[in-house]
Amino acid sequence: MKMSQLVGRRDKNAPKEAQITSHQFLLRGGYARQVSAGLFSLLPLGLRVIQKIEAIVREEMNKVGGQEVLMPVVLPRELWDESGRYDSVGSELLRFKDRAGKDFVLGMTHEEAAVHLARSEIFSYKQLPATLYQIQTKFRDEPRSRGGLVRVREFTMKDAYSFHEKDECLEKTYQEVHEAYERIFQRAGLKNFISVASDAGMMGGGVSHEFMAVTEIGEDSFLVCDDCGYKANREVAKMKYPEYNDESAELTKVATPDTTSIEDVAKFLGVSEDQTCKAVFYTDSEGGLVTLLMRGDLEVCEAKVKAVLSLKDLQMADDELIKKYGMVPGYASATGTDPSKYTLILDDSLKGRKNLVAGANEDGFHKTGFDPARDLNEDDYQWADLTNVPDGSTCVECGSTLKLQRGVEIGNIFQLGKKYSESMNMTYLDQNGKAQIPTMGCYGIGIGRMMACIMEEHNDKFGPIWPESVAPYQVHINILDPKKENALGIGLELYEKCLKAGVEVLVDDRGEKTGFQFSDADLIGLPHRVIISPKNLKQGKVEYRTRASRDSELFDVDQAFESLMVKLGK
RNA sequence: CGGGGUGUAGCGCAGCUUGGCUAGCGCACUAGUCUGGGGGACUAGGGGUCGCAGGUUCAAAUCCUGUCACCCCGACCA
Repeated sequence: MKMSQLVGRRDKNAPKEAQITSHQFLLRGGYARQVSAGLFSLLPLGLRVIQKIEAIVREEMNKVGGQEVLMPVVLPRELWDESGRYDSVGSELLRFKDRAGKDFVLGMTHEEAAVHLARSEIFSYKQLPATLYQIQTKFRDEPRSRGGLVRVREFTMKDAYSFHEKDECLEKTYQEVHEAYERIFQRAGLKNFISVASDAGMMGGGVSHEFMAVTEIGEDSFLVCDDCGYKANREVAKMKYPEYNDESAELTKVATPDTTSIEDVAKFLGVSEDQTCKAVFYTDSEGGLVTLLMRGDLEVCEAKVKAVLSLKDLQMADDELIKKYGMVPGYASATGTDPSKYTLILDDSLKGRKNLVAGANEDGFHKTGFDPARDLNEDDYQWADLTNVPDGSTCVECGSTLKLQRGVEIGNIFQLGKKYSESMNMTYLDQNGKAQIPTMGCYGIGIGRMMACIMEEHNDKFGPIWPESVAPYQVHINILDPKKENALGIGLELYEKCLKAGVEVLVDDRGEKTGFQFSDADLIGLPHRVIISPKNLKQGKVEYRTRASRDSELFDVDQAFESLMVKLGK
């Protein structure tokens, strides 16, 4: 490709809405343009990177037996009614009508479509297991897109669906895909990624893992134990609680004026925050009160609470509701109330604690000596894990220290089970001629997110440094001062030779000033660069550089192509 | 959806407080000359409904009201 013809402008400054590195270089380098919130057009350079990533994904999915298909983006409501998700999924599912008034959705994931396809093609155990995948546009009406390609509404995803007779077979495929994912991310140049145990969320089903690109800009949090390898998304992570050996004490009312926060109470009474018990209030689906008690220094993990309560949406209870059950916001606790009238759940962090500071349900007063097991009737409450695991907590597996890290979810895998095959009535005949419901797995990779994460991991202050496996082109030829010493002719000749040899090459034939060309080349970030300049041509040389190291060496002009091929490993 | 912020040329910005001549600067873009190893110089140009709508006023980029878009934090999120 000739730079003089390449569509996509490079820019010295990033628009101010671009805050993170990958977003800035995406715009500055002419890879993508935003059309609206969460909607991007890809320019030629950006599309080439995406296609490189897709090619790697295809190869690896094919290797584990995947068969590529293509399902529609627009799906009829009926399919989503069959699975029940038309109603159960929230407003991130875009629903609309066609001219006849028929209901449709934009596919945000394709379990329904995959089962629809599979149930019309697979009738026998002899056809199982089977894995179908596609690389297709998804649309999710995210309430808030952000970070360039990190979180968008319309995006390209590789999604795969596997069908099995037995759970063991599903587990085997699951493991194979897990390994394929590791190869995919490695081949695409990502170094810093891990898979963590995760919450299945709206997908339903059992075992699932998320692949996280570990990066500061990540919006997901997870905990990692360097010693034993424990890794879990913050939404499912567990910790080992410290032994407190509290000394039992009588429940005693103390005056604690103007101390509605845990921090204030702890300070006022001269105890640490983990010696307090905090109450948090939500409403259940019928509008009833849910009271959660937990150690004062911990924070609620709403994902865990939702899982415990089997609720899709959580709403904080308002003060009126809390007061209705005899509790006083700011000084609330379960003591002195009737928990049989509302839902009371105690966080595991309170197990074995005998001497805590809790609210007295009276303005300006707390109680010391709170012992949940002693002071509450055990029929009135249940225990559960409700809180976020803080950085530095103790690993449940090995007792070592957990580290809290941030990451971007670039892939995930689920053992779905029969949730979709059953609800959508997919059956096959087993060896005994008996109808059976297959068990399923599903496996996703965010292609655009991968591109953003690769950029986040591979860049310097001048631009991205593409790994060879995903670079839009392999070679960048700069022609400095093209009119002298036949620089233009020699540069274009090298360019033509590369084209003939099937090497992906970009040549800067614009005659721009050196610095201008180099800055553009850095923003395009191709791994190999050849610089044709009159200065070196006079000595019969051309210069070769890599984008990453900036080390340079000289090639003889008449051996330039051959020397370059050596560098390319061809 | 809650909190905060920003809308003036493709991008970055000034002007707005205190209304007033033709709306300005840098980069980018066009033509030309010079220049030629890290965004070079000079000359001459093109490009704007000042986000949109309404209002106040002799006069609005500037003041008022409304509205839309985008960004950031949170909520939410296979």
